[in-house]
Amino acid sequence: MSRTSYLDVKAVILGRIRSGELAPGDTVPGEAALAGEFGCARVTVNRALRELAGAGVVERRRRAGTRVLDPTPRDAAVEVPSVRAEIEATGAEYRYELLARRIAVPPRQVRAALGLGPRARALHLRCRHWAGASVHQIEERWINLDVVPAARKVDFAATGPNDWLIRAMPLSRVEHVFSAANANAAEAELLGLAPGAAVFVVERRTWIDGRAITRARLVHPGATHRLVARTQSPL
Amino acid sequence: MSRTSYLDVKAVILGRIRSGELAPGDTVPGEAALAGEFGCARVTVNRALRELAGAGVVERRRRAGTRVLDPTPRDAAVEVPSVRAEIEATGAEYRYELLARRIAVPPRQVRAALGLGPRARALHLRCRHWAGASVHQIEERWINLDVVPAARKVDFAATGPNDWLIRAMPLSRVEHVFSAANANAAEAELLGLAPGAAVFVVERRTWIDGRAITRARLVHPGATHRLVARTQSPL
DNA sequence: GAGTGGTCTAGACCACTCA
DNA sequence: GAGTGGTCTAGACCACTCT
Repeated sequence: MSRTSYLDVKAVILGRIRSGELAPGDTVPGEAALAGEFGCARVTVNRALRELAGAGVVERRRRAGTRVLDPTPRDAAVEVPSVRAEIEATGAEYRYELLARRIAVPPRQVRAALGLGPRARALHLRCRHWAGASVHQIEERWINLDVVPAARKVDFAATGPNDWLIRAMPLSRVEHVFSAANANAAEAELLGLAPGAAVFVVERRTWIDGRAITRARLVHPGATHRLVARTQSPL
Repeated sequence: MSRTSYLDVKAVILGRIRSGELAPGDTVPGEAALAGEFGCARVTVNRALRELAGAGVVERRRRAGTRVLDPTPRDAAVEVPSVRAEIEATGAEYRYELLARRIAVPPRQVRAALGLGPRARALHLRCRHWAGASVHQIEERWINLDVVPAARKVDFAATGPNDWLIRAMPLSRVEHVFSAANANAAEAELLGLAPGAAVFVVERRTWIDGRAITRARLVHPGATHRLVARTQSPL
């Protein structure tokens, strides 16, 4: 019998969170209990939980124990808050609007981003997010139905795909690509801007276990949108 | 006598790197040696060095030991490569151009960003970075001379402020704010774009020990510039 | 083969925080 | 006061990699 590694402990706890056995807000068993369960030293459990805390998956406090955190904003090096939270923090009212929903063969570029074959179909959504009376973001999203078959049955009329995916596929990996562009006619129309106005574009891809979940193109009015990235290296 | 903490070890090693006693490329003494020097257990040294490696300050390999890394791209959550490296990676020729250098009282916003009083003076630089025949970036920079007095004597004719600061003040903390805008007349002129073209704007602030070193506003042509941010949380 | 980091164990004490 | 995480020690074995 081989010894238990902190990586094993980490993987098991992460698995319990992914599966829902441990839900956000739940308290993870104490280090001593887990050490007993895994038959390893307490330090080993400590390291596993410490790294999960560093990754933002759980929160640890002395007397209170270890709790599972909401899987909301912790998954990016850059702070990309949930659209709703970001807007409501400014005091404006958040409103979500679904403009289109269909299942279709994505354009070549999107197929490549999602790792799909030439004739594979995916779920396409076009949404608009409002902050009060002005448009905060338009969203062009493709969801890989091979990885998230459950999305096929969701209508996304009331809940945006991002909020839904965060719950359905927690703890995924994210890549963001930022750029600036002049709004084309369609974008300007949807955003309520003059054609040619500067827009801030975010392209977001999400993976779980190496499989691409979704690809979103998020377009913001350039005049108002800013994105902050802070170094948090523990020096 | 109190016990030595891994934080003490970390701070001392970091201090030796900051002071230049350990230069990039140097090998840090082995764990056993440091444990002897600090009079602590080897695991304590191990944790200190492991965290420094996680922060990108050093690199560790089994047989080879622990080496101090170049302080170049490791200080941001977002990969913000050095301008030179980014351009040369594409095969284009990098050229740096200093447009203006003066010591003056910065505008109010910059004073606030640098934590300067109403009449404090700072070093102002305006630079342009070329990728082959096209402009890659224009740079509007203020340097806090209270924190970096050595900059007063540097002419920045050949070396850009970013390259110089990386060597002069290694291991600093960074904040980036990204946004999109339409180029104004002056920016369009310097960038070789039509007025109103979309530009990608990065505002970068850097600190060391809680004191603001510098503030730069970097403006890129929106059509070509993209910025990638990947999550690297060790799940 | 030898040297360096990587990790585990068992036991201990401390620090924080809640009741 | 009691329970939980935070950390240190001392010793051990393993894994990788360079010579």
